[in-house]
Amino acid sequence: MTPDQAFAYLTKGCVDVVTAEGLRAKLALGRALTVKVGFDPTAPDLHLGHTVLIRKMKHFQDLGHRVIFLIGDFTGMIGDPTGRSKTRPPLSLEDIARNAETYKAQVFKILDPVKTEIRFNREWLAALGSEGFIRLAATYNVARMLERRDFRQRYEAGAPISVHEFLYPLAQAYDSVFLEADVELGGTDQLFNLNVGRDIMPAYDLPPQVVLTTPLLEGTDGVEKMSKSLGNYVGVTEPPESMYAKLLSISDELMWRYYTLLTDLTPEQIESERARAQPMASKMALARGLVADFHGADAARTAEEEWRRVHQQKRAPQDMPVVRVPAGGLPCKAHEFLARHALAPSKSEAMRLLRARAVKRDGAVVEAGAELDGAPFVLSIGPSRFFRVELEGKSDPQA
RNA sequence: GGGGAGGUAGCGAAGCGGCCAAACGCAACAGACUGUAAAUCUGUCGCCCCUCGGGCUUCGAAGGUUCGAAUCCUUCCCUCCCCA
Repeated sequence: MTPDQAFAYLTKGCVDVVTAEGLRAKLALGRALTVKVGFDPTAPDLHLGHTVLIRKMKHFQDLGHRVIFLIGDFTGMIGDPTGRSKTRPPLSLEDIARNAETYKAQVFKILDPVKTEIRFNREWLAALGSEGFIRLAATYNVARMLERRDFRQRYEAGAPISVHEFLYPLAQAYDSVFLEADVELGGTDQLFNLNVGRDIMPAYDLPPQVVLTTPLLEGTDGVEKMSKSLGNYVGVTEPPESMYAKLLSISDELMWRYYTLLTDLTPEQIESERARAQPMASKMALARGLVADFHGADAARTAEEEWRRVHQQKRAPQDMPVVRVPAGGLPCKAHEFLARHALAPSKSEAMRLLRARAVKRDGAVVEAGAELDGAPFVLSIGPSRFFRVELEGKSDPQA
């Protein structure tokens, strides 16, 4: 890879690069760069949006750089003043250790565990002492702190800002000093904190780190940011089939965004994929690749077969939730059946589904008002919800 | 402390005595279409009986006026804005 290609690869998808010249110069040093990325010690439940940053770490690993996965167990006590959560309950050491393990399980699907250094900033921040902390605080000034939007807004609004809140960016900055970071990565919301690190490093006779920020990923709806609460997310621990299906249901436009932020392909490779003008094939390749990242190639293949089976051939999936009907539960009016087994939230809703001809039994539309009988059979609701209905006590001889 | 505005279905927002289970938009769900989608079109979108249709409970809370209230009155709770 030429220096230009390396630069393009590493900055692919990034929002801020502070500064581009700085990064080029660091890359030109020809040595492995120390790349630091900080994480809260809170319990991670990662979705693809979080993996944008993690994948960026991998890109540095790919090019032979030294990547430090930093768990902010000390800074976690301070609590980043992002405004939202007012008081964060302090985590115990056991909590933090457990959370770190959970991180590993999820993050090492992408990162190379051998190449990844995991550090805890309590190691050096606890050792810093009051004197060290005061020296650290002396490297910055209030005016610059107030450049942070959150602080300025509160200051101007007369809302309180605790002095300890200023210590968070400083402590984070000191991490970079201690680790002699060449590069720090973070989400766009971290830009200020990352730059504080850059700013104070010269006071410790270190060259300023380069700051890169990764964007927030749009969710599967293509509009809102990916988030659990909006339901537009793809979780990294999600089963292969649903992961694949969700990814295939994104819009063609969004697919290229995902290509940029969720794959290791270079910008040129993505461009040539796009130039093929085979959006369906490209989307399947994307989904297959992502499923493979988290579940392995075999699972990805199986998920794809399954998807073809259900969505292209319109057949029932291999595995589907089983609805067990107690003795005497059949025959039963269809709408009542759906509501009783929680396949629809209410009988009214079930009735609507039936009227819309969305409910099928073994592939044949169930008419509104019809009765269901003669289990076992496969019941489907809409294009993607399938259930195997069985009578209690009689188990399926096949499965 | 003084003055003003407002709380309507998942969200936004109309309605301001009967034609209101409540316009409209978004989201959601379903159907059609398609290369899966997206886009588009159509339908649905409180609960219950369910075929039409019918019944029941909703419009911050509790009372009241009225043949009839989301709409009027009283009290209470909450939110926002301005002045001090």
